[in-house]
Amino acid sequence: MNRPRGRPRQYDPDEALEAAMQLFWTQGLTATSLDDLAQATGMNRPSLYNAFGDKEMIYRRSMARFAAQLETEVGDRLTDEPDLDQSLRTLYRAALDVYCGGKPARGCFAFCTAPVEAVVHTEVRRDVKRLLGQIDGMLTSRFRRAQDDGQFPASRAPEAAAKLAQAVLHSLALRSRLGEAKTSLVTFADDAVGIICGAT
Amino acid sequence: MNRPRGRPRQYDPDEALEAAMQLFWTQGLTATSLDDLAQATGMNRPSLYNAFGDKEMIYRRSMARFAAQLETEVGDRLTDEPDLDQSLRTLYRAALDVYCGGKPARGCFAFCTAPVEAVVHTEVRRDVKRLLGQIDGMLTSRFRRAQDDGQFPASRAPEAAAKLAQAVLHSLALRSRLGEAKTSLVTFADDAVGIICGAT
DNA sequence: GGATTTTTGTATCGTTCCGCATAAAATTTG
DNA sequence: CAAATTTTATGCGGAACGATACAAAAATCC
Repeated sequence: MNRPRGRPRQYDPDEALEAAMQLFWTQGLTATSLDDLAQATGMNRPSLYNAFGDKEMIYRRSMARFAAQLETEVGDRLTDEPDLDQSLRTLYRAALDVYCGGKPARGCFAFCTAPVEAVVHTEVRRDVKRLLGQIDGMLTSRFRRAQDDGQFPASRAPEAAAKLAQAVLHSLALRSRLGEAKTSLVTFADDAVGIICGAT
Repeated sequence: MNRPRGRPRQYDPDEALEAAMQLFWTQGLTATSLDDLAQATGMNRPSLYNAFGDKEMIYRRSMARFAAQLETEVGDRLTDEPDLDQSLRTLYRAALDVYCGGKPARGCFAFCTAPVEAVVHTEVRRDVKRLLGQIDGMLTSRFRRAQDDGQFPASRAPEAAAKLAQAVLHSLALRSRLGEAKTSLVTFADDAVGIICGAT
C-alpha cells in the first residue's frame, strides 16, 4: 500500500511548521511556549516532539523555512531582471512585502528575532550567518554581472557594494518591525539604490 | 543630616543598572529571569522592584542607558570631526568598539535584542523608534553641514544619505552579534563611507 | 481476526517563573 | 532609649514552563 503502517497523522507537517513559524516570527523563541505552538498548529505536545524535536529544533526548522523562502525570493529578483537598478528595487519591494505583510508588521524573522538567540545558541548563529553569506554571495555576483554589462563601474568593488546593499535589507527589516510606514521605506530603498549604483 | 532617613542602600543604583543592562544585552528580555538579575546586581528581588519597577521597566531603563551612551557617542563623533568621511569612519569604529566589546560580541542592544520585544511591547517599540529618529536627525544635520562645507554634493538628499549611513550601523550591529571579525567589519564600514560620500 | 506499528490524548513530574507578603536589620529623629 | 522610616532577607504561592510516560485509538500486515 501507499499509506504507511500505523495510525495516520491528523496534521499536515507543512501547515504545522508554517503556523509555528508565524508564531516564532512574532514573539521570538523564548516568549513562545509549547502550549502556544500546540494551539497554533492544532497538534499536542507529544506530536510536536515526535515531528520536529524539542523547542529549539522547531525554532530552527521554522527559521530554515523562512530563510529558504527569502533566499529564493532574493535570488529570483536578482537573476530575472536584467537591469541592475531595477533588480535591486524590486528585490527591496519584495522583501518589504514580506516584512510588512502582517498586522502588525513583524520585519524579518532572521534579522530581527533570531539575533537575540544567536549569542547563546550556537546553531542559530550558524544558521543566520549562513543566510547572510548566501545573500552576500548572490549580491556580489549580481554586481559582477552588472560590471560585465557595463551597468556598474569597474572601479568599484562588487563585494563592498553587496554588503552595502544587504545593509539596506537589514535596515528595512528593522524599520518595518518598528512600524515605519511601507511607503516611506520604499522611497528609502529607491534612494539607496540610487546612491549604491552610482547616481550623480 | 545628609543621609536619608531609613536603612542605607547596600547597592549602587548605577552599577546595578549597568549589570542588568549587560545581562539583558546578552540574553534579551524573556530569557533573563529575575533571579539572574538579582544575582548579577547583588540585589534581591524586592529591592529590584523597589528600585526599578517590574521586569519590563528594568529592561526599558537598561535600554535607555544603552541608548543614551550610543547617542552621545554618535553625536560627538559627528560634531567633533570637521571632515565628513572621517567623522563617519570614526563613528563606525566607535560603534564597533561597543558592538564587539564583549566575549562573545553582542552587537547592539537596541538593534539586535530590542526588536524582538518591539512587536508585543509598545513602549519598547517607541523607545527604539525614538533612538532611530534621533540618529537619523543627527546624520541628516551632518550631511547638511557637509554640503555647506562643500564636502558633499548639493544634488544629493541629506535625508537619504543619513538613512543609508544608519543602515550601515544596523548591519554592523547585526554582523558583529553573529560573530563576524571586527577587522572585516571595519573595512566594510570604510568601503561604505566611500560609496555613500561619493567616491568614483 | 489477531499482531504490529504509529499517532493521539491525557495526565503528570519536577522545575522555574514572577510578584508579593512578612519580618528582621539598620539608620535617623526626638 | 524609643519611635519612625527605609532597606534587606527569606520564603511562599499560584501559575506556567518543558518534557515525558502511558494507555487508548487507528491504521496496516499476515
